[in-house]
Amino acid sequence: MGTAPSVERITPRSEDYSRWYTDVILHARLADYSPVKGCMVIRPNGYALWENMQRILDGMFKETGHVNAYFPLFIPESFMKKEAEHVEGFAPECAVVTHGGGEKLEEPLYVRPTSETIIWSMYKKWIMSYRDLPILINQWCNVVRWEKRTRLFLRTTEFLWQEGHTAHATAEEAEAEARQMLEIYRKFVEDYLAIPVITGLKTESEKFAGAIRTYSIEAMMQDKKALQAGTSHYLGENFARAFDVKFQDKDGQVKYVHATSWGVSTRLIGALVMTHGDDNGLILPPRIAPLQLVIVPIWKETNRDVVLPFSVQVYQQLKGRFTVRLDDREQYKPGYKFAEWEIQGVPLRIEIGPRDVNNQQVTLVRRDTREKIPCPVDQAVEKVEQLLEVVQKDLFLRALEMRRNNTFRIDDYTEFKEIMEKRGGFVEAHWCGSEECEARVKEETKATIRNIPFDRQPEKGRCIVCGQPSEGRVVFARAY
RNA sequence: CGGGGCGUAGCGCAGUCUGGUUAGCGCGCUUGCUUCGGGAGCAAGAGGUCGGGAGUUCAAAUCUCCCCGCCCCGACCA
Repeated sequence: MGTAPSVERITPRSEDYSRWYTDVILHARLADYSPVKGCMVIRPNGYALWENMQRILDGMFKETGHVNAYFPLFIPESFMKKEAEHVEGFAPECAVVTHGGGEKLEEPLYVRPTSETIIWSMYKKWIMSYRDLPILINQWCNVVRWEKRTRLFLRTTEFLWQEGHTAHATAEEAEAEARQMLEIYRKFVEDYLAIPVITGLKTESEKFAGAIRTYSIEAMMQDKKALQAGTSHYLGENFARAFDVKFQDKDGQVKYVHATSWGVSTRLIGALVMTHGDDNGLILPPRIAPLQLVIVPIWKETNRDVVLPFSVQVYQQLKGRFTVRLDDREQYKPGYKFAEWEIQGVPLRIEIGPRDVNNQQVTLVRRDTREKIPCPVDQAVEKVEQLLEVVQKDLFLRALEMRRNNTFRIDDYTEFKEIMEKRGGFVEAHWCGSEECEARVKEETKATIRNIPFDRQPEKGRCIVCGQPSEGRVVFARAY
């Protein structure tokens, strides 16, 4: 009974979901706890996932005209204080540097929790005329938010993300930008991460500190809790006014610039784990998996000379078309290797033993269903390609079905509370639009309004709390 | 910031209540041989400031005090 560190027992989801989550991340070697409280080390397996996300998203940003830049980690305290709501929202969770070079600083420097302020201080220098607009800048960086309670990937003191900051001549254009970026996030998360999301508008109390409107994509995890997977904000003139960023328009008028910002973070890795993983470990969608398939040869001393060359030949066929590895390590038996690759979520495995060689075939094994599929060796490339697509699609459909089975349309508050208490999930209910009702629901059920879906049907109803008229349903859930 | 738990070999733990030989077990690691279609077997090895400090005692992993760290659960948040 071998139990290498990577293949120890994972706590089953039914026993302790939160423990399971941590176990999967540790055993799949995505991350490890660091010597610094609340921080984590992203290990090569986790970082490779992030690199894939970066590559794909970055391509999508570039296609829509965005360019990358880099702004400083440190932000003068006075900048942070310029936008009233922004200060209030972020001040409590900021790390502040008071000393440098052995001396007390004249002005403390905030470690960025987000970069609106320092970026807009620069935009002031760069924007004079409507001809300077729009500015479409993105940066990939780390940010620090001093959270009271941290969880690997979901909420750590320091995390990696991308933040887009754009400047526009008109409100309409900025609004369109914010919506466009949210749509890019939706497409990326659904098409690549195979995680279905609900796109919509955040309520006043849930929006970003300093925004006019915040949009989000919301996903359901396997424990039926919601996870905000990405956000996009229309910031209006708030930061332009705070930093005095004006331009002269075509009509000769001097106007304030309209802003947006938008971001996704390494939290997406947590979403991936909690959407697709099972009791055997991680399950990665093929389109984001750093390693799409692994070949495990199965030999005895007597037939090693037959199995291994055959495996190498299969490997040669596949490499270049897929990310593939031949696991010819001597010190582990096949069963051990199967378990290890499963924990790490590799979508497809190819087993090649003496029987396969005799039949000129390979045995394909899906990670998600663990189904074994024999395939003639000369059709391996096509079959692998096809299976990877099927797995990608099936993961999305399974997650979608999970969400459908746990989404309820409720019109009675007692029933609402019972669902939140007893089984969890998303509840679509009418809401009058008042912060009081929203706060009461949160107080009594711990559920918040995740967002007001873009695609909701107009429907006359009554607020589930106060009975006042409502024009449509919003999505309630307990959230991470 | 409140509540709970933990800190003994790389990892997981026992030993602590009731102080007493060279501080144990499982896994992993090293070497050798045999194995290999779902987490291999045998043999021989290496590996320890018992989280830190102070105290009590003939004697402390064990009792007392202080400190540090981490994890989990609640109020705030990508």
